[in-house]
Amino acid sequence: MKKTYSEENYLKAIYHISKNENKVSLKAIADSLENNPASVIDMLRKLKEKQLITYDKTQGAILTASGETVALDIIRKHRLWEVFLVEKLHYDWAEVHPIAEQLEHIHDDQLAKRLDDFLGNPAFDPHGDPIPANGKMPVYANKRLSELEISQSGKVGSVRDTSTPFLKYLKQLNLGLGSKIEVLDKLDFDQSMIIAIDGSEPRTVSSKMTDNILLITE
Amino acid sequence: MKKTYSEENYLKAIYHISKNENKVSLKAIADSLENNPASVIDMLRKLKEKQLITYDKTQGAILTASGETVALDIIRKHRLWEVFLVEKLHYDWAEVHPIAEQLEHIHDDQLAKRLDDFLGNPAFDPHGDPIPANGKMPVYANKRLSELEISQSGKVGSVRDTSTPFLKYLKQLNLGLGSKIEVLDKLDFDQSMIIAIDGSEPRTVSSKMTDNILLITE
DNA sequence: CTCATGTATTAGGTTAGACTAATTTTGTAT
DNA sequence: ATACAAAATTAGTCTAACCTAATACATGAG
Repeated sequence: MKKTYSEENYLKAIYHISKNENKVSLKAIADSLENNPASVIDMLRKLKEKQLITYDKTQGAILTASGETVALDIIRKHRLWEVFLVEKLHYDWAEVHPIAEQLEHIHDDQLAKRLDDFLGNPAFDPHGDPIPANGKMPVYANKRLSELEISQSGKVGSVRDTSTPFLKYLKQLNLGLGSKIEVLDKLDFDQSMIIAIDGSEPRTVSSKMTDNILLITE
Repeated sequence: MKKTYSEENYLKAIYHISKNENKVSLKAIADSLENNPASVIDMLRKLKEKQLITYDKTQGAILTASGETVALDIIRKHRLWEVFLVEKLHYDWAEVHPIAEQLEHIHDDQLAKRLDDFLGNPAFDPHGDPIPANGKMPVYANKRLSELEISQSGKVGSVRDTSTPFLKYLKQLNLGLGSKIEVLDKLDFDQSMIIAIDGSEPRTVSSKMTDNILLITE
């Protein structure tokens, strides 16, 4: 079934929001697309009818399997085109986003594959974000905890410091590979953070600690 | 001023029609875009208001200077993308048109230039059509007279047979470089043509003659 | 518990770009 | 000159995707 430019953008937005928040609210979508909530609800109804998402006000929007397939396809094309623009056309990585926003909507059965091959099957786009393939977003421990903003979250993918004291400290925090960390607050003066580990009560951790935790955020 | 996808397609269609017919009628545009004449007239009004064309029913649609600039820009991008798709992504030349129809509408100030450089500043697209540059369509003697259909026309750009008898024959016909030839009729059984040279009275010419005249049709 | 505030929803309107179904104009053949 | 067909035009409709303004609901602070 053919998707419109606009439908594709909604699906993409829902995908991205769902990676940073546990609920994809109407308002979050409206903010992200800079559309009016009244417009958003219309589109959500339409996407629901097409079985690309489920939606109700308490659960928020959730991509169905086919909705996620579409979203990942668009994100894949976006990131491949960004690689093209930077590697082949020598754009600065900061300029390419708005162009890729247009290019990602070009429809052709073979295009993504051919572009991917031409570019040498890159794993990351110029911003370091992984490029989806085979309908899945590759999972990497790609972000230091210290890079997260307040209210963002991720799963522990690896640690950079493997010294015994550090690992003991982590154990004491009840933190291991796969633990979910949510950033509740950041203290500006020393970059320490207040975090929740697997939803438990808040803990304060130093910047030395947050620099050494690598998270899976996609 | 920003142009919509649809406006750009109308301007492109008007440009192409104007190269093959002496009047760009409403009906011709409607046929070319496979739109309803009622839709076309609305758009022509809009393009007229934006001063991209002039239009009245007797003259038909005529691109203004700025309208032609837009049309040539779109055609340039279309043809550059076709080169990219064939040369870099190894598409067959027959498959690329519908993809280029989408790519031609990507807006970015630097994109055409960068793509052009990346492709090595090609002069022709994979179909042999010239790629506009500097706001102008390059002029080449690119079509044999024998390839024209009835009612099409072109200007003589060069001749393939430069033997004295042939050139004498041309002189006798009052035909030289720059002469305008219009095809009035084609005879199926021996491919001979009835043509008007610079609007004078019809002459019948053989396929041997029409195969050796190269015309400028763009 | 209640009320203020934020979030969700409804109702109705706008614009671009298409459509169908008349109607008018134009050009052409007899 | 007439009459017919083709082309142009008008009037009114439709859909997608947006909007504003008003209303309903939910939730957390006092």
